[in-house]
Amino acid sequence: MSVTLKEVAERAGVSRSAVSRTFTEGASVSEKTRRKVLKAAETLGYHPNALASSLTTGRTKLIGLVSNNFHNPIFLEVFDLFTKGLQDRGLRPLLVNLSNETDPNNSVQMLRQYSVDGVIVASSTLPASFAKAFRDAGLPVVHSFGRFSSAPDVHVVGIDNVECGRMAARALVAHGYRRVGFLGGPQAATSTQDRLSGFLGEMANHPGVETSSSFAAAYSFDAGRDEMTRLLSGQYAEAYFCGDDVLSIGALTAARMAGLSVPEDMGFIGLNDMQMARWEGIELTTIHQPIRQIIASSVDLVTAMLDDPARYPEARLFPCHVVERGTLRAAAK
Amino acid sequence: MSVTLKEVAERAGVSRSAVSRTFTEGASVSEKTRRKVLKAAETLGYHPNALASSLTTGRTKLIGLVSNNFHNPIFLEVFDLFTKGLQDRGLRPLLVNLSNETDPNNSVQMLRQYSVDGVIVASSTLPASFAKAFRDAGLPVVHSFGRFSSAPDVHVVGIDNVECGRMAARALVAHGYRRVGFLGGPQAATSTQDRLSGFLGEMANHPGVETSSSFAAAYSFDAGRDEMTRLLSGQYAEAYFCGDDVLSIGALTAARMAGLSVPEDMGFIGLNDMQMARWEGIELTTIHQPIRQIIASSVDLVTAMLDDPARYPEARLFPCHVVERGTLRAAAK
DNA sequence: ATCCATCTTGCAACCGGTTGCAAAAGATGA
DNA sequence: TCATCTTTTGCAACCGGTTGCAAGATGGAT
Repeated sequence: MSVTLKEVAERAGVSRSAVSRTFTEGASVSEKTRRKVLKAAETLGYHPNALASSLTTGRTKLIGLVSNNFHNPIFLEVFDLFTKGLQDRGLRPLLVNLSNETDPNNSVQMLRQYSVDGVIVASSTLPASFAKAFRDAGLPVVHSFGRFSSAPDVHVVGIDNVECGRMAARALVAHGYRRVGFLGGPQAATSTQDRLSGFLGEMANHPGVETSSSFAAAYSFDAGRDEMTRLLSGQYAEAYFCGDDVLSIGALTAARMAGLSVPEDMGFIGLNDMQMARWEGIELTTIHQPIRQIIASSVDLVTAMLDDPARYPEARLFPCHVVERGTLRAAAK
Repeated sequence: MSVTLKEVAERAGVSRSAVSRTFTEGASVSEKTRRKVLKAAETLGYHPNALASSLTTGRTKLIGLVSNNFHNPIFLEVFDLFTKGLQDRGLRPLLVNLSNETDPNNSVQMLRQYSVDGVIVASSTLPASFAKAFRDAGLPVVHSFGRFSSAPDVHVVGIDNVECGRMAARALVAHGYRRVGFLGGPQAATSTQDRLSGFLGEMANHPGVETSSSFAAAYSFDAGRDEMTRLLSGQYAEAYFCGDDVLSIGALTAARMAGLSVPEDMGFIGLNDMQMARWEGIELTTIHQPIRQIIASSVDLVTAMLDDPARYPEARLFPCHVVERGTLRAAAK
């Protein structure tokens, strides 16, 4: 099987402690023994067993990466960035797929059984109670893309969804639309609720503009298409702020299929600015969410919590901005 | 911190062994003590430490999930299915992002340090040597979406890419195209090479049909668009078999941007049949790759290897089929 | 050469479990 | 009731490391 500490010690003619120490940052070993040990380790092909050492050090360098969103293409970018960011710091992502799970308990237990050093909850749709369940189990948690709160239970890194709602409203008004709609993601998602409230709040300043709202069943193409199809069978607006980019693309496609041209007959503004939004043939006007920064910051934060698990929870928000592409008509002068 | 075996034992008034045994499948404990133990565990909130037990049992239930493809949306579906499949069997995916890595050694060492029970390499672009490096380190490996070989070094689960090449060629010919092209993914990818060889092999049976080939830099929208744009500036074919679906969508978009209409002026057939291929506005004709079956089978195989690590390597291939949508013109009569 | 401060080293206990073994307890039958 | 067989139990060693502590080695100053 695998080479152990003991074998290296015997081979190098030193105690097991000496071997352990040469592989421990900052431990006291003379240059002479260190060299002997390294040589023995080299010839035997020894590598320390991370799990065995975690038993005494209490550190596994394992980070639970928990998500429930495996259908929105932007999450591939998210996983890419998270895994790279964690790996770069010597941390290992233990992936937990929470799709269909309504109860955090199983995952909490599982992550505790594996003694993860921390947990990153990456989701804009999971309620705050999920992240809280991890924290209550004594696990350091960062909720990425979570709901902003001025008194958060856990660390939250993300955007100000309310402000995004306002921003979208302002953009639609500025482009001269007089009948605008909110086409949100799942109504239960905190991100949906916040964006809606910001959107309506801002629209209240524009009493001349007619405002409506509706919700798609998920942050997905199909849900966007279906909801837009439903809207098209009744009264509909001139422009929509959609829950996110895939949803927008679904809605926009439904509009085109119905013979409307975008942006002349109907305008769209999304949220996320995923890769696909840039694709020719789509060129979605959208609100850019700085996911690189959010993720880098989340990884920073979880790293910081390793040293200070009781760190006082904070909310880190990153500013968003509108990226004009081709799905809103030229701005009204 | 966490409740330990010892505390439960004391509380229940039994030995540590007794506690360990009640939490071990099939161990010998009387109903009476088991009940005492469970009660004590319950009140203390005890859950066994998976890593500590792995030390003696040699089983961690950790599976390395290794991939280098975090840019192709189909891999989100792949990760979703893998994580669910593994979780359903009580296994935990330790995600390894191999993007930009040319050397398997780091990952091999890391996965050994964490004593993973097995490794799934999920990639159609990594060379066989990667999977082999894991095997040589003594780790049970399954290479999913890997290259078929009649004498594989490691277990391979996937499709017959050569046959897919033939299938695409037959489809293009059957639709009456007389000048056809292969627009592959990265030339170094084994999947590209095999598909090309099948494609050319089949085209050899149709000497009247002009055949060309070229390669995009990656399995991505941008690469497909760029390569098609390049092709359009010179001689180009009437229809293309593209490396995969995203690549197809990129190429198809470039063609449309250049004023060609699809499928009248130019036809496309992709490979994968990802969700997006179904989207209205895309409706890509493509070769369906049964990823659910491939993944389920991969998980089965890795599970089987836990009990029999030396299991003789096999290749499992799943049949593909053409899904006709809207990017090839009506078949020639 | 002596004394003291500083490094280095090995011992042994420990992290949180598992498991072979022998003794204890229980069951069975005569 | 006793002998015998089976099941249950606890002891103690072990998995592969880490670490506090005291003893040994080293080096510098006097």
